[in-house]
Amino acid sequence: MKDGPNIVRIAALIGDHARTEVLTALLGGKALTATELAIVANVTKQTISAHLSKLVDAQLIAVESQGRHRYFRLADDDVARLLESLMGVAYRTGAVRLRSSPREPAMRKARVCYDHLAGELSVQIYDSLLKREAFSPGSDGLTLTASGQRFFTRAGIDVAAARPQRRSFCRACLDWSERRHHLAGALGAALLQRVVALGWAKRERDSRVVSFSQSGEAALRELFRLPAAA
Amino acid sequence: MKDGPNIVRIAALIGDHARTEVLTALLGGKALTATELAIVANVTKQTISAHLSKLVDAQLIAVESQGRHRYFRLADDDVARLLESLMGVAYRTGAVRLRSSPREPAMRKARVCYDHLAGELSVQIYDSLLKREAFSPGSDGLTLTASGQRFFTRAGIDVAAARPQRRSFCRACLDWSERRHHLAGALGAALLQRVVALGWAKRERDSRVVSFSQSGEAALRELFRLPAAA
DNA sequence: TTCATGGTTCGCTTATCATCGAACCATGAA
DNA sequence: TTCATGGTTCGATGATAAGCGAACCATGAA
Repeated sequence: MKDGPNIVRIAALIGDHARTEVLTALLGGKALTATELAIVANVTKQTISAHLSKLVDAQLIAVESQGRHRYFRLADDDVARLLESLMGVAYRTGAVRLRSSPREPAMRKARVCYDHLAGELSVQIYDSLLKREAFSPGSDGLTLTASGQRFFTRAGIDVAAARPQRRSFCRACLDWSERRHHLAGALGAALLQRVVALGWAKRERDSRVVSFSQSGEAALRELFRLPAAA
Repeated sequence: MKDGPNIVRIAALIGDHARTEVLTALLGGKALTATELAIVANVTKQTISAHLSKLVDAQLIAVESQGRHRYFRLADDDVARLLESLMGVAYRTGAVRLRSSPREPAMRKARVCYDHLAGELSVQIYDSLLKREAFSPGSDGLTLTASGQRFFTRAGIDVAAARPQRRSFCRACLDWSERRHHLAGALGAALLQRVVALGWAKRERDSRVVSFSQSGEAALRELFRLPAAA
């Protein structure tokens, strides 16, 4: 019966409060130091140190030393997608713990998923791009069509610069709160960067929430031809 | 920091040897009884009973009582996809435990993933369908194009019968051994059923392996215009 | 050098939980 | 009824591992 990759180890690592705090914090996309993560997870330095080395061993996260600091980040977007997958299942089975969180509505509207946008707005954006026929399905996720390419270029996103990365260029990521897809991959990351660079939105400190300014949201809705905000 | 769905519980459940044996066994698609699962997981009846009730509570699996038997199956294909996601990450990080398994090559070539095909052949099939432009991306996975519909109908698959289900009709599922997509959803399930009904392949007992007969594989390759077997 | 700060290692305690033996309940067959 | 079989409940045991205090190493600043 012992076929297939050994899931148990990976799942057991995620199945711990402190380590999950670490992983979800890193899902914000920023690299964080060990002490920052200790605070997030609400444990001592010793404890977080042990957790972090386990996560690194399992290649769920990666380290980079800079001076006397060690910066931790998620290993790659596969891990990010796995975490969102888990959230999807957990959400559906009612295991939500943000019920009483004041941040909940903001989280559902727009949040960072590793390096791209997630939440209600991002799903609408994805739908709009589909309507434009910006993508066609490819063997490794999505392929950008010529008209899609024109659209992104017109929106000020350097498609060519995003493309030649080793990671996948453009793919769909399942949104746990919306249970629908949104844009991920290098192109999704470029879009988020552009939105922030234009000042349309900014990332909330110490959280995955992305908050749009009123005019920024209006501009975004205009660009993607979304209905005006509720 | 406590935002988002509570992953920990779900992951902790999967992060146990016995329970993972259960889940991967059920990934074969068949519903199994408690005693069968006890054998698979190599524990006693009491132990499996405790595990199963936890999995049911968390809605990872579902039960159906029939006489004095209780049949367990995966709750839905979201759970199946989550498990394959986990395998993907586990596989990439080198935690494979089938290295010495005699079944490994067969597993990689064709296996059942919940209710549809996975493995090398399935990925080639998916690519072939893309080349035919059988799909266009939709907000909830993939949409079957008119030409795609014709193709499936010609292949003897009742597209209309598969469509009106609550579950998603047609979507891509990431293959852990190939790191590429294959066809899932109701349409993927219908394809597997058809292949088995035609006698092209049969499911190995007590395993996820799907073994094609020589003529069956040839017919499949013909249908999808795949290169002849190596 | 000296000091402060970021992280790690070691040893110990504690709590959780997987496991099983034994007894029990439920269903179906004789 | 009686018996066999499928599953559950209960209590006890044992192993794993999360957590912390204390001491330690490493880096950078004064």
